[in-house]
Amino acid sequence: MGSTGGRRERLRAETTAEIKQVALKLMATGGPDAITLRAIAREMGMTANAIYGYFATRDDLVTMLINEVYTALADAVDAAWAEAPAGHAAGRIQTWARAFRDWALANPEGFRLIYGDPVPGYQAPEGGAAPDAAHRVCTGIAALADAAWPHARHLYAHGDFQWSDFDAGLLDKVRPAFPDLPPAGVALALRIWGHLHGLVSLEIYGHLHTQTINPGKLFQEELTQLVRSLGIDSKE
Amino acid sequence: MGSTGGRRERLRAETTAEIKQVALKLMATGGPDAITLRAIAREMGMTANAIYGYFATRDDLVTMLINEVYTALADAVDAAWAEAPAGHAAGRIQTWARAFRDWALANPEGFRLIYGDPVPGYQAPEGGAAPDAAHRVCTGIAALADAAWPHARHLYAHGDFQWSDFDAGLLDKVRPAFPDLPPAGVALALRIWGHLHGLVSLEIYGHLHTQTINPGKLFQEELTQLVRSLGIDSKE
DNA sequence: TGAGGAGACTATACGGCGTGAAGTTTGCTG
DNA sequence: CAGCAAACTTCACGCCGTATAGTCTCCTCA
Repeated sequence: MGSTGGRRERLRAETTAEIKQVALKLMATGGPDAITLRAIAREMGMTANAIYGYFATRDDLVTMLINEVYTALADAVDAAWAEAPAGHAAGRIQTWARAFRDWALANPEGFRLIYGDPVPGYQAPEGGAAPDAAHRVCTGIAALADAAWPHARHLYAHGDFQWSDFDAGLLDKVRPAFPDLPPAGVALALRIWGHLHGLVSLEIYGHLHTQTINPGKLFQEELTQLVRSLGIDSKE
Repeated sequence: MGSTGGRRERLRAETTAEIKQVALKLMATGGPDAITLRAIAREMGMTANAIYGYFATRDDLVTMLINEVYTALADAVDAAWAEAPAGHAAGRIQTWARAFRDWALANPEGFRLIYGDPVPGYQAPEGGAAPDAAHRVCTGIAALADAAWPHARHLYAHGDFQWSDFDAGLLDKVRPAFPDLPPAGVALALRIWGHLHGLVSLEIYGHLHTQTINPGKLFQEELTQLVRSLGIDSKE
């Protein structure tokens, strides 16, 4: 059996990485539709079929790309959250949300890959393509809700949400991280996610552009109202 | 020159309608990806090239389908709005929003067609494929905002939105219909659209499903909080 | 009435796609 | 050095959109 550091394995890992990198470059250039095995192979000086040695099918490759890109998004928003001063709940929340939108605007193709119909015939595997990264993003929003919960609880605690309403994999991450956040807080987090996703998604897909000249202003208003709706008074 | 009711024209109109109908059937069966000229032709006992007599290109056909489907959505939510009792602002708003989600759940492929990357290589014409239907939907949400504005104005009138922030085509519809709604009210309408679109979109694309067992409950909570955020007290 | 023309449709072809089967080269291992 | 497995190519199939050229049918008008 080959040792873990063998030349063969190293070359294989390098080629795998190159395939993914070329695929991401193609996506950035021509959108998710440009991710074709033949185009990747062309770019690498290979035959399309050679890629089957690394990925059983094109969908497997796309799934891996989704994981990669989704993780990059999660990293970006996590970093923004970590950098913002922990004292200011309102500022931290707005920083997180702005990082979310900024990442999407900077990587529209990646956003489409994660959240849209990614590639022509692509069919996501059961449970979604990247549940881990999705849970990471959701956990990030749960952090927003957790930070706001002391102010917001009297507004949202009324709901009749149960732990059983939510996905176990998500709760495995959220409950240990935020022991004081009740089910209603998780529901609040998911709603906030929906709000931000909706505005950004409409913008990325060009639907907002036919309504308003100024999506950024609309998003800023959203953030202002978000903080207010969380019961946080401070202007920032 | 052929008269307007000639046999030729009638046959032509019928064939055009059949193409669109078959395309919609294929979409309902196999998703937007299933809309291929060859599949349509196969279903109709024709050659794929025959369709070029009716649509210059596949994208033209898709654009027409988007218009058709988008109009169906607009009809559905308009009807829900018209049927709900005009007196109860809260009930009317919730009815509208529920109609929006119900239509999306009943026509997920249509929703994807309208709001997602529709079909493999499809490139929407400038200004979006169906600005009219989009404006109709937005006008519908503006009606929500207008109905709520007496309660909501003290919460949202502060913003510094101008008429010039919005698309002229949208304002052509909104301003005559709701003369009392200021720019801040239109911004509110777009934000509400974003909120609802986000939750429904996450649900349709399967991202919510990996977080919560019960998207309907989450949406109901959204509606409750929406009405509250509009300053409407009444439970319904 | 019969010729001309327009419109509807087919046949053929090209290049691109994902993918399966079979064959060939390369390099490690015993 | 023999053998083997991994990496890669070649060929093939059926799908796609679409361009070009040809055929058939029916309407119109002299």
